[in-house]
Amino acid sequence: MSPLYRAPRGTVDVLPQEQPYWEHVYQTATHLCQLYGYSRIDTPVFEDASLFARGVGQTTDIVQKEMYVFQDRGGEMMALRPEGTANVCRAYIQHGMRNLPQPVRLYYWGPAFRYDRPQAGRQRQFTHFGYEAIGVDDPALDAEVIEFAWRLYQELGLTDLSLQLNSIGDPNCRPSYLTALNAYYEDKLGSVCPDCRARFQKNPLRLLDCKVEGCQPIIDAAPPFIDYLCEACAHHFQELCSYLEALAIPYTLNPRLVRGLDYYTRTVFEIQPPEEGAQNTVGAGGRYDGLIEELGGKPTPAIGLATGVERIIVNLKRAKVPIAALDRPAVFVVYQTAAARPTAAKLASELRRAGIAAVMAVGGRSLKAQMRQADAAGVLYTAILGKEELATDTVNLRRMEDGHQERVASKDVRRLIAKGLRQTR
RNA sequence: GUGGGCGUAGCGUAGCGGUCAACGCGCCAGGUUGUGGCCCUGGAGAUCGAGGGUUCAAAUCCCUCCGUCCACCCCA
Repeated sequence: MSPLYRAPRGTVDVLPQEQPYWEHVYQTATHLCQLYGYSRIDTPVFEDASLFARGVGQTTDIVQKEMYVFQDRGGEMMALRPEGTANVCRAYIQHGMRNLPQPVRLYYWGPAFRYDRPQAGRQRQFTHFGYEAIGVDDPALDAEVIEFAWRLYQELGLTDLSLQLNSIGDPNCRPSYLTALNAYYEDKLGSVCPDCRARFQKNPLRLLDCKVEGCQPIIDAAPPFIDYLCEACAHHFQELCSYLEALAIPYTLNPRLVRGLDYYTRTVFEIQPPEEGAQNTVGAGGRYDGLIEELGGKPTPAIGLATGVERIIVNLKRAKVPIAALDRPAVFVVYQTAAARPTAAKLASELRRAGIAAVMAVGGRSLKAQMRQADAAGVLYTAILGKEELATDTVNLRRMEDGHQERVASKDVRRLIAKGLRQTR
């Protein structure tokens, strides 16, 4: 089948039958934001392209080959946001939020875009839920952000994830670590995969998360960043760990964990599903103490998390987490003859006005066909308006579950349905 | 950007050289005169992803393109 148009490559339509999953994630996330004191912020889906080049990092794959960049009609270079943190930081600076009590806790929910080959759990337009706590470098805040993430997945029903944690230092100590890593790899380049040889040149930290089997022993023996942290970073990390222990968050120290975005400093973490797969991250975050200054603000520490809603949903399905169905209409109004249609419309309208979800049969079909529609709609009640009901100002109210029905006075319909609904719920 | 699998009605599939195509689900209409879910009957719906080639003959073989899925890369 090849229709004239289809959703662009790497994009999807979220159909009605998928919506319960989205609703579940959205409700859970926003409720927790409220509990943790985060306020919503919505930023544009496109921004000055250079915001991301500077924010995410000029050398990252995201900026170099995955960003949707375009020139607008005024000649400005714009980009669809590939993630949300840079936008939030820009907004923080632009609106002078450093004058608010710190930290400023913000969350966002919306689409992000990366031009990439689609595959399982990876789309060109995808949905990010994320939150940022800006203005404080206390490790207690790191712990709060991580606890929030852990709690989020627990409440969503993803109870078999793992939390990976690492520290990648700051501008103070990273150079010495890179020197050590370089020295370690220099004489091993012959026994390492070609990709790793490229990483050695381009982005040495990435050497640590190579998946090629032959590289594993070499990575295992590589020096861990933790051993090279400067005193301030080491202290920060130790404190964070003791907070997490106090909070009973089961984290795994992972010296291989590095992140693909340039702005991270110190704390980095990732939440991974149990199964080995290509997309083994549902959510990730970390501290980015240099970003706001990089974007033109005053030096401001911050930490945040972003999670992919589509990936959450993939995992909810894989784990067969039960999801509540969305509410269906309570009442379907059917009629025997065309003469009854105005009365049917009026009844449906009155029911809705009383807060009872009601739809009326349309399309001029036979009563039998209307009943079939009522059944397909999954309603609790069908209100039948036959000739006799019309003549006597009554309604034949049928309970679909067991077929029990009785003729009731029109004025009583609302009350009876409301009562029936209360008993069902 | 690289590699592999797959593309037949809305969905899931069969057919793999010879009546331009089958089945299940779904959809629509009936099964006597006012009624759902089960069952029965009938119907609509496919230029077999697109283009080209081989052949007397192609959904079935070959090529190209497109789409899709999976993996690499990267990341949420």
